[in-house]
Amino acid sequence: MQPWPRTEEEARAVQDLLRAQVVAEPGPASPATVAGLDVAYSADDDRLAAAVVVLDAADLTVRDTAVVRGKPAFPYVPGLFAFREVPALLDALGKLTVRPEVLICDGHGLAHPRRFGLAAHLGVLTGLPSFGVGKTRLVGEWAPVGETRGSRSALVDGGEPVGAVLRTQTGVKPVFVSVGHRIDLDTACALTLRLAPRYRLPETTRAADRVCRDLLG
DNA sequence: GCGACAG
DNA sequence: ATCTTGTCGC
Repeated sequence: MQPWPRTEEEARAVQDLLRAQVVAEPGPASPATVAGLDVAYSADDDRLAAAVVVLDAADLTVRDTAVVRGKPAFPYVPGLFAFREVPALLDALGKLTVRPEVLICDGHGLAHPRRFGLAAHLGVLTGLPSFGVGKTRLVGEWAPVGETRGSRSALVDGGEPVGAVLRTQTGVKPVFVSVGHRIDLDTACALTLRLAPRYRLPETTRAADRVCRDLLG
């Protein structure tokens, strides 16, 4: 992605162009490796650190870690969030020696105004299966989610299902799971639950968050 | 015009 | 995202 958009209009045009490349398919139900991606920012919002941590999906042990420092590539604008972190995340992905089979992003995939959030964006650019696990909603409505771990409710926007509101821990606020590229929602939710045996967020996200956070502080 | 608004 | 103390609970 050489000509990085410089205006919101250009960014939206890029999304409208790339979203046509999203592939909907079953996806790996039992991947051997899964990657968590996250970015941390300095207080002044001038610098950032992006991290990718690859875990063994069987025992959640760390197989590889890559982290890079850089600057935000775009201002934060809801709906255009990916343009801010994608360059740094691609740099980090390029430093990996272990190829992850699935990318798990901190944000949304198709649960986006134009159905092309960060997870979908990274999936298309890398060609890897990807999905997003967000902490808060960007778009959509949903019916109350059951209180027990594993309960889920359809996330619907504009009359169409765009993701799931999934309870990863009983009695804890649910997360927002949405498909990005080359994977289906049920598989994404199953993987998310498998990766979150104890905490609200999947270990992939927690591991990446911790790594980029201390490379900054 | 008034909210909502991934990280 | 980040700025920030204490506090309630297991």
